[in-house]
Amino acid sequence: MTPPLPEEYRHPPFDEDCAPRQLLRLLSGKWTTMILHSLHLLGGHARPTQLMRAIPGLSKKMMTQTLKELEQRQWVYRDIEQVMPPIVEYRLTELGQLFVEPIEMLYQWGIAHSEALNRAYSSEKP
Amino acid sequence: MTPPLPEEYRHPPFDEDCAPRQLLRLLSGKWTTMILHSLHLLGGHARPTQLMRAIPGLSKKMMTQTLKELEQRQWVYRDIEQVMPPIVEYRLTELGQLFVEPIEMLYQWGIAHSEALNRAYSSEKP
DNA sequence: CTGTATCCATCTGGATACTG
DNA sequence: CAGTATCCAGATGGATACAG
Repeated sequence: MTPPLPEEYRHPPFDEDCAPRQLLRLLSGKWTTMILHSLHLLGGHARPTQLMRAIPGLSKKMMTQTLKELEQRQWVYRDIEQVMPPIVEYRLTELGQLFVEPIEMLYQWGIAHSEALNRAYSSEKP
Repeated sequence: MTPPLPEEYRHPPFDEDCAPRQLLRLLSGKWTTMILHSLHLLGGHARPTQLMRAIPGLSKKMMTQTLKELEQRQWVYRDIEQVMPPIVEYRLTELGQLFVEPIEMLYQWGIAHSEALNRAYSSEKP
């Protein structure tokens, strides 16, 4: 009769590259989730100026940089009409829409627990 | 007959301090979610050495620092027995258990979509 | 309107050595 | 075993000015 494994060994340790860690990395940018969430709310597509207006505090630089990353991941598609001035629109891809799922879960939880969050927030500030 | 508001104005903008943003800030540390998730898996309490073994890559410094933050937020309670060497145990508080919820949601989503995450990961590395 | 290029302050977190 | 103190490199991101 072997004794049961210590509790801590019943679950595999967190591999450096395990799925949850990857997810956290992918969502870790300061503006990543907000941009994706906004695109989602705006029907899956938006123009840069629209995003700037929708997300207070977002700078042009960080928006461009974040969107470029998302484009490389193929989470968004950049639709450009080469006129002057150019007309650009960013669209969530199918892959992007997939990763919007966990983001929306987070946002909804946050809204549902805004009271606890506000308490946490006020005691953090000082 | 007033025309409908443009899509982007149907939803309130993201206030700097809106609940979802606060949640993201609270979970943003590199090790925060992993430590909370581990505490949860380990039954809500663990000793420092246990956590170090459970989370590859975590340094003593970052563990201590993160746990101290969590203690200040009252997400964990530090139980210390003043002997030599000291016996310390960290326990999730009720508040901490509340915030474990969204973390577990994220982790579960990550595990369920590990295939997509691995694809995303391999194309990021280069 | 959209995107680029610099410059620069700050934050993050890892390595190491040391104390009780 | 648990925690602290330094030091330091690299990432992060904001401000500003410029270009197509």
